[in-house]
Amino acid sequence: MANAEPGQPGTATRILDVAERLVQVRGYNGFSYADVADELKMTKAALHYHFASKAELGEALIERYSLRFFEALAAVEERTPDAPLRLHGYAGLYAQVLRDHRMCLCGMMVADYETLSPPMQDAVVRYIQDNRQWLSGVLSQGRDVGTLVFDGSPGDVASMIFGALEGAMLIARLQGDVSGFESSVERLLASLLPLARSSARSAS
Amino acid sequence: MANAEPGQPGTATRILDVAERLVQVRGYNGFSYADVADELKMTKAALHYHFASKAELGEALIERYSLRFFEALAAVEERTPDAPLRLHGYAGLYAQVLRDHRMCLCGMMVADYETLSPPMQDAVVRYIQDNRQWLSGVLSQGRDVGTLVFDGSPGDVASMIFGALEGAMLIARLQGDVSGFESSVERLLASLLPLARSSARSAS
DNA sequence: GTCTATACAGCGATAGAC
DNA sequence: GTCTATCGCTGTATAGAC
Repeated sequence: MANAEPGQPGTATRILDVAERLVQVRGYNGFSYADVADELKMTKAALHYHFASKAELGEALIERYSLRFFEALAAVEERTPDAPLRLHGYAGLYAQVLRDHRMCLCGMMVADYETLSPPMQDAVVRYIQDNRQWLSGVLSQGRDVGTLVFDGSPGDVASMIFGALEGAMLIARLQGDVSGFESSVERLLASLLPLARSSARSAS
Repeated sequence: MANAEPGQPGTATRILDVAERLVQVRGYNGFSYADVADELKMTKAALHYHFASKAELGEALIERYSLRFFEALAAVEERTPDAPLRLHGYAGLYAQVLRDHRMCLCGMMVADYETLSPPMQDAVVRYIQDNRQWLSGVLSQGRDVGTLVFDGSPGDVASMIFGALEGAMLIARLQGDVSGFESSVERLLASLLPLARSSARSAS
């Protein structure tokens, strides 16, 4: 609790780093304590000292991922008050994940949802709700000032965007490059711009 | 091979039925031969008689799912030559899956992609390509006759639609009802209609 | 075609020494 | 905080009787 991002990462952090990548690549049910231990040249027992159970490790993974993600989102908000640019920045965070050949951690967890512990399930649901809420806020704001145009409730559009983004990540990962993802996202966001229906070049 | 849909399903079919549902709900790494055997009141050994390995069972699952899906798609094509209605029918197939509280089988397999056998990976990739190709065809046709309007290549739009659909399924499954999925799909398809940018009520 | 029985590796998890 | 050692269980898979 006393260290946010120290010079040398502590053991718990290194465990989380490895486990996070494994979940993002192989899924929650596709990795084991042994995988993490081997990579860190530790024993499984040592891992259990830091995270008593796999479910606790899973909770910590979602918590940290969510925290970092919304910190990065706050930075996006600081960079620009423009709603379309904020959406672009939002998508950019996911593009960055994909560039690392990873799927969104919580997107993976959603796929494995039925096999997760109740606390993990709750954490995943919270992450999704928070995403929707953030998107809803940006959408409302953009519509209010006329930089975004859409029918229906901001919440519905937010759900659509979030789902489309997760799905685009899932699929784009198979092709090894992010261009497919970026193309889909650009198309999606362009449909929210005024003057849509023509050539859809927009944000930088 | 001699029976397509007989009166009493054979053992292999019953195994596939149970395993299919388990994959769609829990993921490929979230179920075991024991789960299937218990449900069918058989032994694991009996399962191995029909499907020598889990990977072979997995291949058979993807093959059958893909076959059935594109048969259903052919039926959609027979019902209407109208591109927007065909897209609506396409999405309806996935809505039906969701109504059963299941995720798309191949969507689940995509999440577990890195842990699949090479033949399973190939089968999943083929399913996605076939989806894209079908969508591309409908999109081209619709654009040619003016019932659909979009920028860029049909292939890019097809990828976007497919990804968005899979993502919407993944997320909608958590909420227990299909209304969120249908809302997202309707919004997505509406953006391809001429006259978009107004109230987006369309197909029945 | 299904069974019993079993092999054998891997899993998450614990005990106790250091 | 990490180790060795091990437990109990589940995983996929096989041998051989019926």
